[in-house]
Amino acid sequence: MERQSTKDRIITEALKLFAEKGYEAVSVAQIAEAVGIKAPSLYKHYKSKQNIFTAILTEMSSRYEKQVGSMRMNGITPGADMELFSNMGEEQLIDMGKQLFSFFLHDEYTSLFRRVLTVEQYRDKKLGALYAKQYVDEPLSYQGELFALLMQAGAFIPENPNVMALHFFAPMFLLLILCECHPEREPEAMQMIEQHIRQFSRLYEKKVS
Amino acid sequence: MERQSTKDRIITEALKLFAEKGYEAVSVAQIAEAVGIKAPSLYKHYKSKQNIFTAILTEMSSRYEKQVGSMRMNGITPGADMELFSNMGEEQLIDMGKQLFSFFLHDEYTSLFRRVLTVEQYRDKKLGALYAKQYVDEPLSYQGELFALLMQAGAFIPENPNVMALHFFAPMFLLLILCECHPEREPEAMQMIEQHIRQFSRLYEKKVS
DNA sequence: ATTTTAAGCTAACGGTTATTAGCTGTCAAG
DNA sequence: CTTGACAGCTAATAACCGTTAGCTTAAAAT
Repeated sequence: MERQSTKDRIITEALKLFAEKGYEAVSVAQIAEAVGIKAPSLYKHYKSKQNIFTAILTEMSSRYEKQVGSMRMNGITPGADMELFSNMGEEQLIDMGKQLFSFFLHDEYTSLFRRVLTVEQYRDKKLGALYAKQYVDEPLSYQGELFALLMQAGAFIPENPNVMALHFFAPMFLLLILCECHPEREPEAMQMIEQHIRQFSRLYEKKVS
Repeated sequence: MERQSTKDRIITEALKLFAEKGYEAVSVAQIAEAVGIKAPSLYKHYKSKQNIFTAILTEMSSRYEKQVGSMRMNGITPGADMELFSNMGEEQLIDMGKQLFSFFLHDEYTSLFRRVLTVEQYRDKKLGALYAKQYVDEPLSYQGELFALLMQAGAFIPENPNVMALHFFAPMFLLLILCECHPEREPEAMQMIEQHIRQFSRLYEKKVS
């Protein structure tokens, strides 16, 4: 009556280990020990070490797609709920930013998987492409669309919404990378994010004329 | 009459290999082959694999310090050359940004070493601290001081100069990380940087009243 | 001219790696 | 009650790892 099947626990523990040491530096014996079995028993569930890694990859990718899907669901559906956005104030933007940051930093699987991608991106072209897609291209294009709508609704001054997304997202990206490796600096980063969004908001707000 | 001594070639080739595969994934035999000698001969120059790595570390750190030193030299020395900054226009800012980006991306040692730090930062606290210092804290504080001076000189609207530095630097940081793994996207990134700085400049410029 | 030092080599070592073979117990299906 | 699949184990394998020992050769120092 375990919470998780052995097969699932293997990828959970392997993910943790890969995230902090990198694929090559983790032995199957270490994974097995973390799971609580002996190394050869792993091969009853996965036929190789590489196979464990690809299992992690597909699992995490499907989680990501699912999450993005649910975001798009109550996200941008142009025409509906427009007024919900148009009165998005500074405080709401700060809340959104902080929550996004906190989620990316503390959600166990998201965080671990990003570390794996960070560490392995140069060894495998597929991983590099995945990193770019998940942590650069898709956030930027999503937020770009969002800001375009808000701009159209008159909430911000007319500027390039994609550059605006870059201005909004990049500082959070940088602070995320910082905190990933230096968790003790999270409060400082959180404060920086608040200041960032406040200033961002002032810069892009429509002046009363 | 070789350009580089064997001892130097070892760290050059080792750096390249570490940058693309990570420390653990590279064997001393691979390093030796890249240099053109046999594995045991490496030990005439360095007493262990770890020793090669630390040699890379100290070499690259000293290069970095030297470079920062020369930047500070003709950089911020408050009181001197103030008028040189105060008439820094948009085009100059774009040029500076592009050159900085291009240097970080194409300078062989800088680029390779950042990849090594990216990949190894989680395994070694020292490397993590070095990464944070070199690629986050110091650029931000340097540019923060710079913008503070420019602001004081009346070139920009009064805002928090450190947040301003974050707004200027973070987008370039993000695009750098992107291009590091996807060199084919450099033109796109370069164009994005130009748009970024132009918009940044518009946002922070002092309006004529 | 002789000695010493440096830098390469081959051979070999002990340790670790991922993986396989084959055995044992458990538990559900027939 | 038997059978068979499953999931664990120990033992063993071949390959590779970083590293050492010891030899050779060439250049530098004495």
